Amino acid sequence: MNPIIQAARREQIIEAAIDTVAEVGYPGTTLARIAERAQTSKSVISYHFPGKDDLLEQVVLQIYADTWAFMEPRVEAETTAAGQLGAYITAELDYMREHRARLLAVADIVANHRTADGSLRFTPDAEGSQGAEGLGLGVLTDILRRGQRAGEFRNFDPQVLAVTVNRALDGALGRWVTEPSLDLGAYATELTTLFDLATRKPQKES
Amino acid sequence: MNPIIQAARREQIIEAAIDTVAEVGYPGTTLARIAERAQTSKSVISYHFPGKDDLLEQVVLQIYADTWAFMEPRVEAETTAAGQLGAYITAELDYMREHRARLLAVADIVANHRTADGSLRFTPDAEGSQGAEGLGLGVLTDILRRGQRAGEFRNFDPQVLAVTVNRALDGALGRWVTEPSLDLGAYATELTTLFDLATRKPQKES
DNA sequence: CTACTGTTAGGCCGCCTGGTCGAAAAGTGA
DNA sequence: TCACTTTTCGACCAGGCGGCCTAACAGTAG
Repeated sequence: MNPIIQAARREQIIEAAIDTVAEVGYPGTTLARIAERAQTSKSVISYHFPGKDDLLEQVVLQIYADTWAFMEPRVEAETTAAGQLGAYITAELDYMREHRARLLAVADIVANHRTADGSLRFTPDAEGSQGAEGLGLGVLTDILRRGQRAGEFRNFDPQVLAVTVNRALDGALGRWVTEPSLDLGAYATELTTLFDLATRKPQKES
Repeated sequence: MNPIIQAARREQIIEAAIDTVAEVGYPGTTLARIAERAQTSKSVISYHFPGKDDLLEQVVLQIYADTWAFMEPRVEAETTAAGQLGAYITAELDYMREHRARLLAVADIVANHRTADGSLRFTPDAEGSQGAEGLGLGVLTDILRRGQRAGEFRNFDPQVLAVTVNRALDGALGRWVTEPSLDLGAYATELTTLFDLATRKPQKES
């Protein structure tokens, strides 16, 4: 009945689930471990969530929303498509620096979570990002398409490039995990110039 | 005693493991399912392999070796670093077209397989690719470094670019899975020009 | 045929999984 | 204080897991 306690508990459990996935990986994530980290019992999780699958889905949706809430103003602040692309890359890496476990968890869940019939529940490499707007491929593809229409960008396949940018950011996360001393700021400028060169229209007639 | 039967059985089991991982994912891969697909019993797997972990490790090592055996001559045939980079991308996508399950399985295992202490057993995003030479980041990094030394490439971080190329190829696989009609040949040329533009030295003094 | 070795099958084990249940606890309003 | 609802707890369940064991099988050499 008390919605405040409800929300707080759910938040606590979600946070525990994030840390668990980030630490032991998707296959090692069990209700018992999540409960232990949240300092409760499995039953509490079962009381607040219909099941493990739903919990992990909530984790993904919340992280998507949080991440995009952080990134959106920085992307929207840019006027050019090239600026938006750079802002997208830098913003995600900035968010990553402060929320390593979140992005680690979301990547792990998205890559592994499946429905009962065996197909992946989240397939972010397709056109429509279901559910959580932003942070799917949709936003990125839109930026790229807009840049092409505006004549800023050369003629590439926007979906290929969107997937590649997303994977590049995942790669940064992966390397950061195995090499914690990695300079994410430098990584951001590396990727920004990389994709700037890859998208920019070759200088010809004005 | 009979090494032919031994090798054949091992091969058969490894193949069944590949298909299983590719179909149901790493968390859904069990000895029972692998045995079922190989039309044997779990005991046979236990007889020929020390355990599930070792089996999956063999899967990764063999696929690494096979893939690189396919790619190496095509990469070595090129003389310029840019040519080698393009050949690397195209060759892996060509291999992918004929061996979808293999690359799917290796990606899944590498991303999820952990040692007893909880750390990832394969961490291909680091400098040294342990065990299997080729197909790690090492070869790619070498190509990029050589291109820089030869003056073909601009001054980027070779490791960042190597990780990005590898992830880009993973992204192609991911999209191909959700969209089987995807034209991998077109994807190859997209990625080749993308990374050509990203690595090429800007034209200035000769 | 016998004796032996390498291989297979299926039942079995302890363990852990996600999830449920009834009862106890904590909170709430009169 | 009381009655009532919401929340927590630990025990418990059926099922699946990786792995093991024993007995039977197939070859082969003598």
